[in-house]
Amino acid sequence: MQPTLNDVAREAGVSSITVSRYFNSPDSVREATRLKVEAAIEKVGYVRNLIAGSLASATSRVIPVIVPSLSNVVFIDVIKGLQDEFEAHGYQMLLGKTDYDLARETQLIRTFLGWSAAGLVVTGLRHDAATRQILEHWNQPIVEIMELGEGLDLNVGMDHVAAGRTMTEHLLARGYRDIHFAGAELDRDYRAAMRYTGHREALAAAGIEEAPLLDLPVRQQMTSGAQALERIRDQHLECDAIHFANDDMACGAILAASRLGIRIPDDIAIAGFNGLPIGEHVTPQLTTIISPREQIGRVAARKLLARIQGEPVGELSHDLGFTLRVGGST
Amino acid sequence: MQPTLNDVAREAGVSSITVSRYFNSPDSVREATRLKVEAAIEKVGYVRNLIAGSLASATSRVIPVIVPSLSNVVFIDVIKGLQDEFEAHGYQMLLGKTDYDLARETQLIRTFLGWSAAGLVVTGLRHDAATRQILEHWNQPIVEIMELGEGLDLNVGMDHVAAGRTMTEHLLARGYRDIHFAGAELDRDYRAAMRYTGHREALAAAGIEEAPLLDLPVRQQMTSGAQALERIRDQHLECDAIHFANDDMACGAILAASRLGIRIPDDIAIAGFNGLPIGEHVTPQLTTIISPREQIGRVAARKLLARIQGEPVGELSHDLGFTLRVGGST
DNA sequence: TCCACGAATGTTAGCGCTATCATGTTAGCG
DNA sequence: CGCTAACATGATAGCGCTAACATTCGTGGA
Repeated sequence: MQPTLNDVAREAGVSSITVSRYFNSPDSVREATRLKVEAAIEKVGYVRNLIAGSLASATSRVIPVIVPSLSNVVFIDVIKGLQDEFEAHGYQMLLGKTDYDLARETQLIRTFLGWSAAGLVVTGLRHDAATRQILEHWNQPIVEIMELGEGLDLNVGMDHVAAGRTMTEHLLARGYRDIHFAGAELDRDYRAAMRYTGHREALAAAGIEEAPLLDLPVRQQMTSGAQALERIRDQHLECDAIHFANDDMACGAILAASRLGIRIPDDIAIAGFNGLPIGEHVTPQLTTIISPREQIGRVAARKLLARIQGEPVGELSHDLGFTLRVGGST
Repeated sequence: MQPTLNDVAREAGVSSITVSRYFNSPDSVREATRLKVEAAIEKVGYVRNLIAGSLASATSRVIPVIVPSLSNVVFIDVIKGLQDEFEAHGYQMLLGKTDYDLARETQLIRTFLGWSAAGLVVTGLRHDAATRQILEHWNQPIVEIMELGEGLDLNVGMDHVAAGRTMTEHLLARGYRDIHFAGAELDRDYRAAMRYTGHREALAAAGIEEAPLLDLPVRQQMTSGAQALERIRDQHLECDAIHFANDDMACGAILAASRLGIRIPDDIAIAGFNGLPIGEHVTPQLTTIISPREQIGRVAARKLLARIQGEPVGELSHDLGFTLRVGGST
């Protein structure tokens, strides 16, 4: 079958452990030996058996990443950031998706830990009891990403309540008073619900007690943004601004507005969240909050790798902040 | 440390191989034994060590997926399709990214095969000699995705030359005669270059020998679409249609047109490729070719799993076709 | 020249599981 | 009631590698 370390060792006239050292601590083999080993590897066409190595050393260079969905750009960007860093450091990413199901998350984690993973990246701070129990007994580094708070180990993200608050404060400062919040499936997307909480806080601070909410049960985001705009225009003539849970919906609304002859921001102002490229290309440009998606991935990966390599990681919880980008839509 | 099969076996009063059988061929253990084993697993908090199992059996339920980029929605959709199918069948996806570098591809494949992977998904039919050599000697199933042709093993995709031809035939049928093709980084994105080939073929068939090409070196796709539109309008007043390499660029152009007061399709027609949701939300709606991205992932996964499980896979090469969607932009 | 010491290499055992073959156990039949 | 076949379980060895310790080698100073 496949050649093994022993085949290489025989070919090179050394012992198998020397070949192993060639791979794992190259500095500890002499130049002359290194060359013999390299020639032997080339000759027999050796490919390392990472499985055997991982079993013997009880560690692997695999890092599972668990996200709720792959349909949401947000997670894609985070994955990109993670992937870049992991790949650059010779770690491999094992990708799992929960579909927002905490039981599925437990199951995935259980399977992944069976790979003697070097660490774990998991989305969010909310887990069920079983997950929590497994992870508390697991003594490898863990990063929980996206939001901030008391976590299992490391934590990298941003403050969604503050983001919602910031946007609504901006809308209030612009003079809008009857502001609706529109999202889709907020029960699943609880980080969007956190932004709604911030939205409510800002309104309350301005003496406005009502915080009308439209929560659509639709997946396709741009379409649901268009729907939300129409719905609110029909049923709430007094509404002067819509604070959308994300840019997809907000851009869907802006594009629908131009079809429907609704003037933005004169008839109604539109705000989003995420800072996707499309927001800069619609007319008027979308006012949004730029979330540090890819950076969350990068920083999470770096902190995890630092922890794995026994280096200092700094603060356990890392707030990457956000930026308000004001466009013509508000 | 972690409890092992032996710990479970001792607790259940059976031998370790019986516990192994409980996991790997549950039908071969008696009901009463099964219950004892389940109780023991629960009691000691056993988590399977997949690494040890894979070493002993020389197979693993890991499937590496190699794509050139994670910045392109196309690959994200394909990954989604793959992930869904793999996860549903208990296989785990190991994600690698080449950045369009064939040498990097070789390196990734070498590493991944070290995981005793059950199969492999790789993007495209173009590989360097080293990759080809490794894969030809590897006797596990492989699927090459996205385009069609003579492959290493299985192959799932669509005909990009035909797609380019189809779109240009449509444009010609609509009466456009001075059609420019605009893409970005076509040297890397050689599938887009294949569509340009189809475009040229269609023009030639209509007796048009010139096929003006604008190949921008820009990454951000919507922006480069806007740039391309401006560039072509300024330098080629006679141009009456732009065939874009993808929907991002095409939509960037449509959105820019509305800012610049360019009427579409009266001043210039715009066509795209991919069938992204945004194309249906811009005004006018984008004429595009819907590529079966997620389906490529699904079918590729199913064929690979069938092959792994020794079931018939049908045709080695599977053409998933494409659909022309005519919008108001042409 | 010899010794001492650090660097380089080797020997041994075992990581936790499954393949293989061997053994025990049950049910069915004459 | 004994025999057999089918089923269920067990004993053993080994997957390919690395950790831990043991040994050898090379070099510089007395």
